[in-house]
Amino acid sequence: MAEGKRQILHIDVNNAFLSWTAMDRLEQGEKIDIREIEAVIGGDESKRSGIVLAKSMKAKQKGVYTGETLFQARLKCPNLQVFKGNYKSYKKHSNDLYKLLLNYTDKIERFSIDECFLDMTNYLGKFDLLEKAYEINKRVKRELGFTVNIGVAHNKLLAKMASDFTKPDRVHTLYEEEIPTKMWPLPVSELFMLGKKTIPKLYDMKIRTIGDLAKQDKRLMIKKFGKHGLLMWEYSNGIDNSEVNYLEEKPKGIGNSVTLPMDINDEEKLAEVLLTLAEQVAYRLRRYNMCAGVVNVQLRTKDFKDFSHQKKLLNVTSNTKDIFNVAKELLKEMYKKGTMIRLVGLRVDKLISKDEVQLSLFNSEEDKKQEKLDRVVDSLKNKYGYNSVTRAGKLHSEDIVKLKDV
DNA sequence: TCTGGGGTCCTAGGACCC
DNA sequence: TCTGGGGTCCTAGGACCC
Repeated sequence: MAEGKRQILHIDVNNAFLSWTAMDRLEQGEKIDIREIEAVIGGDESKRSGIVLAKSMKAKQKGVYTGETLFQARLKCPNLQVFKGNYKSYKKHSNDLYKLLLNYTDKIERFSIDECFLDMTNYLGKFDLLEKAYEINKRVKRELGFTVNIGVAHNKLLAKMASDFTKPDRVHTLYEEEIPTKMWPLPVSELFMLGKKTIPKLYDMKIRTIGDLAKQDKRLMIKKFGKHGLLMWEYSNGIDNSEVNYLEEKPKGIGNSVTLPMDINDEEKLAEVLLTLAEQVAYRLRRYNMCAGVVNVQLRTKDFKDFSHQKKLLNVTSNTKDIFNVAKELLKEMYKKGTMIRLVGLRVDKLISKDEVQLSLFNSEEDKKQEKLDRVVDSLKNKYGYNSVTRAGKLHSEDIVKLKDV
C-alpha cells in the first residue's frame, strides 16, 4: 500500500427515483413537486409487482419504507400518491451526474444507478477533501436540480456509511477517529452487508450496535460466520482496503425474469415464457459482444419457494436458439407437474468476450445460419426498437409476459 | 394483505482424479 | 480388509446489494 491515506467520497442521490421523476414532471409542466407530498415510485399492482421503489421524505415520515408492498404503505399513509418509474430517464440523470463528477476525478466507480465512489487521492491539489465535497454537493444541486448526500472518508466503507447519516442534502465525514462516536452507537442492522438473515443471529449473541460487533473476538466471528464473519468484523471496525474500481467492467452474467400476471402450471406455457426471456437475454448478450458458458433457469412457486437449475455448455454461445433449447431442457428436468409457478427467470453466466472465442472450427453450417439470423434481427431491433421484431407464433406468450424495453 | 428485477459472491456436497 | 486426503469442477441454494 502507498503511504498516506486515501481520499474517498461516496455520492448518494437523495430519493433518486422519486427526485428524478419529480424533475421530469415539473419539466413537462406539472405544477406539483412530488418531493413535497406523500408520494412514492411504485411497481404495478395489476402486474403483481406492487412494491415501493422510492419514497418522498413526507412518506418516509409516515413510516413508508422501500421494498414494502404498496398495500402496506397505504395503511400507514392513506393519502399516498403512487407514480410509475421511468428507467430511461433515470439512466440519463445518472449519466448527467457522472459527467459532472468527471470534473473532479477520473477515478469514479459507478456503484449503482444512483451511487458513485470517487477516489480523490491524487486530484485534490491544495484543496481539502471536505471542501471539495461541499463544492460538489452545491454544484449538483445548482446545475442538475437534485440533491445528494456525500460521505467523506479514507476508505469506501466509511464513506458509504457516512453518506447514509442524516438526509437529505448533507455532507458527512467519518474519519477513523470518529468511528467510536459516529458509527459504533448505530444499530448493527445499519452496517453495510448485514441483512435480515444475519441480524437475528447477532441479536442472539447480544450484539445490538455496530460497537458491540466491533468488540467481538475476530476469530470467534470467523468461526461462526466464515468469510462473512471476517468481513462484518472488519467493517464494524472501519477496515476496508478495497479499491475504487473505476474501469468499466464487463458483466459476469445477464438475466431476465418475470412475475407472471397469474400463476401457471402448464409446462408448455412456461416454455413459451422462456422463449421470450431467451430472446431478451441473448439479445443483450450479443449487444455486449459476449458469449455464455452456463444457462440457468429459475422458478418461483406461488408460495415463494425459489428453485434453479443450471447447465454448463459444451461450447459457449450467444444464439437465441441454443440458449432457449438448454433452458427448455432445464425446465423439463426441474419442473414438477402441477406446481403453480409465479415467476420464471432465465440467466446466462460464465460470460466471455466474443473476441476471445475460437469460433469457426466447431461451428456447423446450422450454427452459422442461426448466427446470421440473430444478427439480422438484432440490427432491426437496434434500428427500430426491441419490440419491432417478434417471432411468428410468439404473440401469445407476449400476452403473458408484456415485453419491456431491454 | 402481498411480497420487483437485476446483479455479485459464497457455501456445501457430490463426482472425479491422482 | 480396509477405506487417505487433497484438488478441481459442477451444481443448487442462499445472502446480500441497489
